Amino acid sequence: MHAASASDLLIWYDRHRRELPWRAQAGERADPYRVWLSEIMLQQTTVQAVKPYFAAFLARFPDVQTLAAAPSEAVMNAWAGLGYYSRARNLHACAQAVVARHGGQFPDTEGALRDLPGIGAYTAAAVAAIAFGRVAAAVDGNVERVMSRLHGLEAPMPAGRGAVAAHTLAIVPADRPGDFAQALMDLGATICTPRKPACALCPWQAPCRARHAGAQESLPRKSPKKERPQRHGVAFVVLRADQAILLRTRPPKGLLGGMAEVPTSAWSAKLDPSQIVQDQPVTASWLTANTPVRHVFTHFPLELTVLCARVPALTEAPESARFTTLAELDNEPLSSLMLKVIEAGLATLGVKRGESQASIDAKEHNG
DNA sequence: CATACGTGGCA
DNA sequence: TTGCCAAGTAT
Repeated sequence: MHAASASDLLIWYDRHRRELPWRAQAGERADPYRVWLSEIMLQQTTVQAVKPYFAAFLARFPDVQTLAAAPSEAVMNAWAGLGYYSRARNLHACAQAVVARHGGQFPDTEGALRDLPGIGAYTAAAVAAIAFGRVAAAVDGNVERVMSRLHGLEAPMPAGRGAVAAHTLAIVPADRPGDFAQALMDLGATICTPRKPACALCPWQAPCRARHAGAQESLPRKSPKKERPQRHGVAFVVLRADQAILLRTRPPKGLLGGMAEVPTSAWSAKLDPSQIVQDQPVTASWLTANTPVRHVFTHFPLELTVLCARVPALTEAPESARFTTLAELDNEPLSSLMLKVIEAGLATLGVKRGESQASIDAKEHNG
């Protein structure tokens, strides 16, 4: 058994590397803006989910100056549906910092990158290596898994991350640090997978400690997860006669920070019926949607009872809320949760999104 | 060091 | 259906 070498991995990578929209062609230097944008989007997010967002985001904000100058609502709108919205807020702040502090050029060292908003240890190393050819250990979930198995590391994550970083940094090749980082991630994503790893195809099968012990599926060890208590709430879908629905904007920080939502009650362990009347944004005759909206956040599942009502054309929005027409809804930064709620509410009211009141009237007339 | 922070796909 | 998981960061 020989030691794992970067060259064995790079030979495999040169033959099997994935083609991804944010990746440079073999042998070419990647654009730092694209590398950075993709790395932020890929945090805790699958390649498949990122692809369409990356393309749309790049078309809308082609460079760091454009992004820095954009209004925050536009950035949140472009991020809507991707999740972890503090990433979008920090992305915007980071673009502005790159323009203000670095003349519109991303800094080319791990340390300077680490000082920017939304860039932590992993992303700083990844951008430094991939975009600037710096020797750095970009330790993400893939690398934790690959290196834990390769060296038979038993320390549970994330406590064992330091040891993983040390093992990784020790074999980063000075001539191809960016390719090495991407090779490690490709290996973790396609061969050294969480379940049923394809060890027979692995360039590091010979030196792999876990494989020799038959323990590849039990590494890396992970700390036990916390329980996620169910929460309940009520959401109010208010449709005005001019086809506008009542929205408000959540506070900038915290859950779904800066995103638009329909008014809701507080989300608590038990649903208190007396809160419903108290929390209603306008006085109205409420219709309850047939089925509640269920949504699972990282740290709790949520069940929202959807109450809907039609209100007259001259109804004014209450303090800190606004009416937005259905035609303009695409411009709002609506989370996936709120899209579900709005769809359920409109369906209960007999309205399909994109369908005008005139066409509904015509349908009723014909039916 | 532990916890908050989204979403969709898959077994 | 339920639980796990995916290129982490901020506090």
